[in-house]
Amino acid sequence: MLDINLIRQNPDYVKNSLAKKGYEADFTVFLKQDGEKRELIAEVEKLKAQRNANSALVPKYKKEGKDVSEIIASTKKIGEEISVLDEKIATLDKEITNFLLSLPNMPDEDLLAGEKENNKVIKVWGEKPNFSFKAKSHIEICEDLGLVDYERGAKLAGNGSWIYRGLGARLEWALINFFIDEHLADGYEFLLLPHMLNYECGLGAGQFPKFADDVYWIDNKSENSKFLLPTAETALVNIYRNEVLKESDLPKKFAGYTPCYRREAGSYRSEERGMIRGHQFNKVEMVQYTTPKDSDKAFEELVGKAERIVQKLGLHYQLSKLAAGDCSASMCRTYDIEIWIPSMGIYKEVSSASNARDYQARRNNTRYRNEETKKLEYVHTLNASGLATSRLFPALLEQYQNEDGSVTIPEVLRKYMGGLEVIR
RNA sequence: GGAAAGUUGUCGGAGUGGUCGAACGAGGCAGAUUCGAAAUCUGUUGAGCAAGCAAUUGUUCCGGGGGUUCAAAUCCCUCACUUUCCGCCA
Repeated sequence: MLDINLIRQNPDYVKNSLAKKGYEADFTVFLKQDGEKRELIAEVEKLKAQRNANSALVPKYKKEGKDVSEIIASTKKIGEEISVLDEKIATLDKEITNFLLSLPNMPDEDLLAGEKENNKVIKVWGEKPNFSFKAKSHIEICEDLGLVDYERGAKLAGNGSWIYRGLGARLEWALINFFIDEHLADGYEFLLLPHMLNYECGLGAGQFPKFADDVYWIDNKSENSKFLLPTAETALVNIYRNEVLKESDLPKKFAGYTPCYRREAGSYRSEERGMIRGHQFNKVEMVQYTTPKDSDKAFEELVGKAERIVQKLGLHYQLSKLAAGDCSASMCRTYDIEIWIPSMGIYKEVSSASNARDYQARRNNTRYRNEETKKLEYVHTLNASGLATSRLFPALLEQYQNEDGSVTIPEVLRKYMGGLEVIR
């Protein structure tokens, strides 16, 4: 949620900023409603003051033995006027709130406007492997080595589902363990979270109301139902909803492992075979809660951590700074780590690091007390995948494949696989 | 799944229609005392919204929503959650 005062004071600034995301904002109705609402509030509060004063007279008059029927009758009339105004205010307020909830976050000043095509590669690490043999795709490797059973996964749950088997399952589990150990070493608190969340979580994270159809609902979609989380971020940024944190407790650093459940309705493309885009994939997610002044630093830290993991795995990747329009609705800025998948000939996102600044905190009312000013302020929330396995796993198999069809296991993962060096 | 009891400020915990934004205690903050600290004493201490340059004023909030009433923390309805007991179960 954006700061309502900012829109009141400088609607054109906000409008231009959102335009960089390709979002066309029109504040004329909003500003009119907001002004109307404030006028009505002033009016109704006067009446309420009158009612309160009158009501206080009733017991006083009774004590004095005076007749109270007249004052009760006139106050009742005031009460009726109040209900009418209150109802108008509530209607306006609902429309205003819904409008505010529908607005995306404003991109940082330094972002380029536009979509994907304006993303900028700001770093390349490692090199594309140069195979002296005919390299296989990860799908072939998985099938040949029995790591992943796509057919039976589809049998169990349809397209976009698969079964990790044997060493494939162990490799997947090794990756997750490796990630978690990295985060523990950096002082992050490790969390295992509920996978079924209530509506407020989606609203607080900024996924709802707009993207409520992109998730799986347990019962029928309603405000009392629960949905399967599309990312651990949805849970992590809601932990302190409606709470006030101490400044001395910040930053808070979390790493949570969950599968991510996504409908991905209509987004499957034939080149995304295998596990590139599934309805369930594993991810370790990092989230930080910081003060506003520390959030830029935290962002750099998160990007650095995600990069380091890929580097330790020895995988070739590039780091992209996303254009405003490619950042998700909740975010001010996003850097993607994109990993080279030889068979596809493209780089695919394995981590997305973002700064939401106070956008999510405003939505879910997470504040901290500023020790200097003693005032309550919204925290900043940041998140970064650390990492998602579903693109890493294919990239790893393909980049580490050998001519004889075997796959070398990266050094850092071996201790999680009983010292195994090669899958064959 | 069945039954009961709860949900009050930073925390514990009173309050069953008006004098309650809320007793009392703890904690926090400021001051006194002290070389300093502890202990003790004194004072102070919630948030949102509206108006105002501000001081301030008004208003709302006692789990969420709705209702009754001149007036609701208090009465009624409803939803959510928590705890305990029983049943079932990994």
